[in-house]
Amino acid sequence: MPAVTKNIVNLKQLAQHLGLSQTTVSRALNGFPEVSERTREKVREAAEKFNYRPSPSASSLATGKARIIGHVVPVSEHRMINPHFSDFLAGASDAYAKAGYDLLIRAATPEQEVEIYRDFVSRNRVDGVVVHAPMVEESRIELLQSIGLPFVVHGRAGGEEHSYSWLDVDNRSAIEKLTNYLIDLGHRRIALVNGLESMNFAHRRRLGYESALIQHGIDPDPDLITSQDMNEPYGYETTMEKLELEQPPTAFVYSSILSAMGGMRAANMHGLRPGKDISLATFDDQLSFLQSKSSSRPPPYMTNVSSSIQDAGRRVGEMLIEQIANPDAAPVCELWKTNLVVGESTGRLG
Amino acid sequence: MPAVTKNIVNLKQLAQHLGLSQTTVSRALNGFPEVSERTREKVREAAEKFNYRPSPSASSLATGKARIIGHVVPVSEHRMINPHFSDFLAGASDAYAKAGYDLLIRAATPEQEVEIYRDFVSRNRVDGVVVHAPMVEESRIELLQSIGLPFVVHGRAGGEEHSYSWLDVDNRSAIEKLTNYLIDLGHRRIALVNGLESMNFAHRRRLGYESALIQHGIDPDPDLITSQDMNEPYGYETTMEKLELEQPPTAFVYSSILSAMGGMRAANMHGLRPGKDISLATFDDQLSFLQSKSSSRPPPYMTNVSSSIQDAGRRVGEMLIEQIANPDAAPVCELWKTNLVVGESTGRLG
DNA sequence: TGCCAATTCCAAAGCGCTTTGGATAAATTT
DNA sequence: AAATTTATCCAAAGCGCTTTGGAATTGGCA
Repeated sequence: MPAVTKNIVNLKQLAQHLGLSQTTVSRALNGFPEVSERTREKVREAAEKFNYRPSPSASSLATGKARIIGHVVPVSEHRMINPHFSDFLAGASDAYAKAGYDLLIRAATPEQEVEIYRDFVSRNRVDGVVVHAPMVEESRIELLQSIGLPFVVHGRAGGEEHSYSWLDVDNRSAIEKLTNYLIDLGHRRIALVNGLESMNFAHRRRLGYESALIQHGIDPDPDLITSQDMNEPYGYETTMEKLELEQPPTAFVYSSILSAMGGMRAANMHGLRPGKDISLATFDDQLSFLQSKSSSRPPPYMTNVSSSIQDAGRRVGEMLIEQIANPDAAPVCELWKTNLVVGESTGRLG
Repeated sequence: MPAVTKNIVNLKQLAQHLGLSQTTVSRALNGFPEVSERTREKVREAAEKFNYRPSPSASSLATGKARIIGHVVPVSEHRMINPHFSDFLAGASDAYAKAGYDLLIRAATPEQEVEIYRDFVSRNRVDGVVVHAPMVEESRIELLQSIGLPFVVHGRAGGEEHSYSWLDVDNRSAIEKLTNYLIDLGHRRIALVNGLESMNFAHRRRLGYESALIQHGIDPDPDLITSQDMNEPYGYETTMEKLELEQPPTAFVYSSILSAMGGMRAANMHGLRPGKDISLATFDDQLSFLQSKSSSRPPPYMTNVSSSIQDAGRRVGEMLIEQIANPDAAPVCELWKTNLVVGESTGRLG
């Protein structure tokens, strides 16, 4: 049985109708210079009229370009499809749509990931990929470089930082600022509720935290540091636990607004008023579901350093598309700074 | 310039190497019966050895199947890429991956949506689509039926319910249960913090709410009902506002855990203890970032009716794949029930 | 008017796969 | 042993597009 084509009209038919060759029609539509404006206009009109659309698989086969960007996301225990991811996607997909690209997601276990990249590239299913959540020990970057699949990293790995494109938040200085601020308020026992420190961003955040403490002559207390998937219950449980220590911390730094919300809940549970009896501060990705759309926006209720992960997604998408268009350009690296925003959840130790 | 193929080996080369025709090799790999087991095994080995992978665009062109499922998501003011969506995707992409399908997302304004479906189908970029967030006045279903693109609706539209496949939660009875429970606790002034009622699910939830009230001889008070995008600040602001009414509600029903969290924050702000001074209950999609992974899971702190949106995504994905494999089968419709779980956030009016 | 270059167009050859319609060799039956 | 199946395999024709390498037409200039 021949393939069933659902489309109304293909290039051949359109060309036939116009009394032109397929070549000319194709060139007219793709903006090549060797076709006169008059015929180009005619072709455009006919294409419009017959609702002609080129077949992606056919043009992909002919050009070797898929006009698709791939995202491979782990489906392991440490799920990556979470609110951070969806906000990132919202930004990225917007950039893709503007450039005429589609976004493709494939779920995979970490072991499958290498295989998938090979699969992507060997038959050009996608023109490029976004590397999410780089680890401290990261192997994907080398792999992608060696197989020649364009990519942009959201975050950074260690090592050769200028051999590939990435966009990262200055995690270290962000958390350092937050910690310094708490120290300035008189706090000495400050807990860090961090993300998984096998991840590069969390590792850097810890360095920032420790650096602030050490600068002020405070010894980091391992009992006050935890490292896990960033979700609400983690923030709740950890905060509850730490508050029951013999010498409980007087301030908490959270690596994510999600766990910070859990921390809030724990503080309420203990009858502690944030900003008075206890101080809570967090890194904030400006997740959209927490953003007020009304103009009469309430003041930020939590002290934070923030950076829009949605904007990051958009920019990463743009960078990747530029790179695909211009493969020989030098890598682009962007390090985004954050600002400290003082809210109502922190106060002087007293 | 001819297309640059990055793959190591194509079908022709593989066949040449094996001393077989492309036909035989293709059939061997695709499990056709007219090839002997011995040669099939040989072909498999060689394919493995040379790391052969069929080109998706080529096979898509030849078969008319893309092995891709499309999701078109609005990028309007009322963004659809939110935590609910990402959890749904997590489930769906898992189902797709298991069946060898990829997931494609295209961001679009509502006006573009029709155009995109036509685009999808006319050149089979995708084999089917998931319809998200059906409205009360829904036009996509008829469109998709008329152009013959397989689809499954997450939710339902009104009208002909058995002419297409869908999976929905019994929104009406869910909210009815919740409201009834609050009434049984003695509450009479119960606020509904609903989603956008132009959406079908929110419309149904409102019906459930009103039905419970009316059954108990309570007149729904329009002042106690709001309808907006479900996010945290909405829950906060609405709850704050309602609490300042002359006759404030004694209980709140939220359409989403996100706004319920905002409600919690507002209650705390007012110094009201949930479960004592005020009752809060919510519909809960079991968003993964709120789920505790530890076994020592705390009791649910909010009274709720719940249904896993991730499971829904998985099931919708499965249904769609089945439908694509078997286009002439009857539509599949699933209505998922919810259970009332009593938590600590509700109490007898006292 | 004749010649050369620029303009405008086209036929045909892929891209890598699937599938049709046989052909050939092996096994079975008469 | 000849005739008929049956099991294997193959050449070639698409799928719908892009792109190469010319060919035909037009315009400018001497």
